[in-house]
Amino acid sequence: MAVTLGQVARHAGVSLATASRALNGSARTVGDGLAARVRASADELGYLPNAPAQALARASTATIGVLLHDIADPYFGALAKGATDTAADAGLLTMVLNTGGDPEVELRCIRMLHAQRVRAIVLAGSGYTDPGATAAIDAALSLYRAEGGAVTAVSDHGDGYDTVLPDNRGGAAALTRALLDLGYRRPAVIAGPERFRVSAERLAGVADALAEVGLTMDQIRVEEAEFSRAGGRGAVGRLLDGAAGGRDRDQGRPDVVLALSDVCAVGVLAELRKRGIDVPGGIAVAGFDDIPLAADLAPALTTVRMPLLQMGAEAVGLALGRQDDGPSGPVRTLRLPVEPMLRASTGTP
Amino acid sequence: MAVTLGQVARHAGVSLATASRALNGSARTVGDGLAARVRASADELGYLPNAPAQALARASTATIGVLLHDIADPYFGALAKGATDTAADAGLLTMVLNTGGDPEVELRCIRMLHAQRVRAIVLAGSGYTDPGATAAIDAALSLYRAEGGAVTAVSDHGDGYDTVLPDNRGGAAALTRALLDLGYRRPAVIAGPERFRVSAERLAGVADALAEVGLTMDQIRVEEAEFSRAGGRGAVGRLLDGAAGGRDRDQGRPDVVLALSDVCAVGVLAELRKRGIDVPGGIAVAGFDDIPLAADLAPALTTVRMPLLQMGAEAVGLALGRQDDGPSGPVRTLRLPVEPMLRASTGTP
DNA sequence: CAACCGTTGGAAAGCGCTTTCCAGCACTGG
DNA sequence: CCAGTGCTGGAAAGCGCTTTCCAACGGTTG
Repeated sequence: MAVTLGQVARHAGVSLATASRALNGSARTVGDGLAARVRASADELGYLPNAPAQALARASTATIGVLLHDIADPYFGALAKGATDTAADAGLLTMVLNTGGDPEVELRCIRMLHAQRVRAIVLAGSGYTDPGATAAIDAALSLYRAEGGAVTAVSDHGDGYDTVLPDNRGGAAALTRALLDLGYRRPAVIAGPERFRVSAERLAGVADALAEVGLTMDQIRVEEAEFSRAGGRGAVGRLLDGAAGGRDRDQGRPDVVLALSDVCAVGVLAELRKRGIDVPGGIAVAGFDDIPLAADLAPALTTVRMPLLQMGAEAVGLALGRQDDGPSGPVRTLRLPVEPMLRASTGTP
Repeated sequence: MAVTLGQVARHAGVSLATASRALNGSARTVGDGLAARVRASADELGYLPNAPAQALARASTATIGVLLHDIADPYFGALAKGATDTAADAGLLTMVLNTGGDPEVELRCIRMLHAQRVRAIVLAGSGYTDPGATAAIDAALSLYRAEGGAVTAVSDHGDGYDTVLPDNRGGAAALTRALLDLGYRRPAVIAGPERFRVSAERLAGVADALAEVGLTMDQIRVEEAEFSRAGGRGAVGRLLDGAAGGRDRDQGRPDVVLALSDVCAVGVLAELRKRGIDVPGGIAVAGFDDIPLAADLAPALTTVRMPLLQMGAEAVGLALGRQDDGPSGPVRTLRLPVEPMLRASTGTP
């Protein structure tokens, strides 16, 4: 059915080899006249190379894979945008796979991408605390790398991987410091799920800043929540209900809720609105990530700006660099600064 | 480097054919004993099938392609989520390509996906008013379909394509009607770019509803804006500046701005906030799409709910159905109802 | 018991391309 | 004038699979 290179070659009256060299790029060059004739034939017949066949013959595809929790999540959406655009600029196609943050699914996805012989795999939001999950994934990845695949991680996935590393800990510390400077003294934290490393990193940053004013994590409430709107709603609910039970209502109630991801913070805002608690008057709220709509929420969300597009782009960049360097080059870590953004949800400074 | 089927076959002491049949699914069955031996060898050696080679031999891949404007846009993000998850459930991988809404880019993307021999192409936000652009794209698509590819569109892309068709026109009419019912009488519209068909559909819906109360489109201001926050900001700026120039400030100023996409509405809200105009007190605002965060904006955005996840999922479903039906089956159009969501940005009803 | 089945395993022919290797050619320089 | 040199084009050998064929075999049937 499809037009093959062979048909183009016959139509142009040249050999298969010549047609291949003329059309699909090769070290060898083809005489001008012949090349033009081949191209003309290809156009006339509407030839489109068969990418799987090329991949087989070349032992290399023009695709990369991106693993993330959920493409509809604005955090990962921005990351994916940066990655896909950079890949497209390099002439590569991108397969996007949702893992739902489940290491088992991630493992299966890695195997699929390996089977596809993608050139590179970008891991976003990988990095689990469970050693078993990590081990299985690392094993699959090292098989993949042994065959020439490049792997890069966005945020820490472990040593040995080229990594784009936003300063989660430093950012959390800076944000916390800023909140303390604003006068908040009874912070509560909504942390990400313990199974993700990034949760601990951000929590550590909060602890760093608290320590500077003589506070410890024991003295504040920490609730865990999934990285989702619903997770944030539930967590702040537990926070408030727990607080109300304990002692005097205003005493136990935090004066600022620090949600360590913006999507959670969105849920926090929604729940507080539903309960009729003013933000920031009653309780202030801060998030983390600076997803695109953070500044447009009600009220505008104080958060930590992550350079999401850049992170996605650099992750692909690192992978492409690895292709050139070969697998034995030094592991690269690209540290990216982050910046607290103070907005209305924590009151005007 | 990589473990091949041949190695597995040798290790298990069977032929290539048997190994293939045992491992990678086939009409033919293999004796239980042999099959087990082959699977054991495959596990032991860590065999992963070479997908490009399979694709070549089978003349069919396990991938689909999704074309959209911008994966970071929440509208397309949700669509993509529905599509990728449905594809994954069917054992398919998804390539996501950003076209930026540019027909030229879209054309190149279609060719790339065709070259990849993806099973299906989902077009989201395609559908241009420029006949030239449409013709080129249709030509590329019909070549693709001639070789067995399935194409489905989300929103109208033209006849002859399986289509998931949300009721853009009806939704716009229903929303407009609702605004009129709330008492708004000087609506202004921020329409999408004329080059997209969907813009005209939604505009037509607005006209439908206006006609019911004896208004025509001539009597209201319509500004065009890109589907983006910046587009919305600019458009509402032009709207207000133009209005102020003409006549009495409150006379010329609209009482409600109907942005025909939520991302534009976000920009509208931002610009009005910056100008110190209260929403909905000074001017009410409505959007379209009901992107995930629409209800969390400041103020919560009145809009038209589109079943985005479902749309993405159904689009893939239609494509898979087409695979089974063959190219000559009847063209399917799946009409999906939409629903106005009245929220704070247009005042409490 | 011979002719005939339905099964199951293997040999081998591709799938559409890339890339080695070789042949032919027109030039150089000694 | 001929061996040597650089190019260019073509023949053919794969790349790792799937899938026809074909052969062998145990089991029916008349």
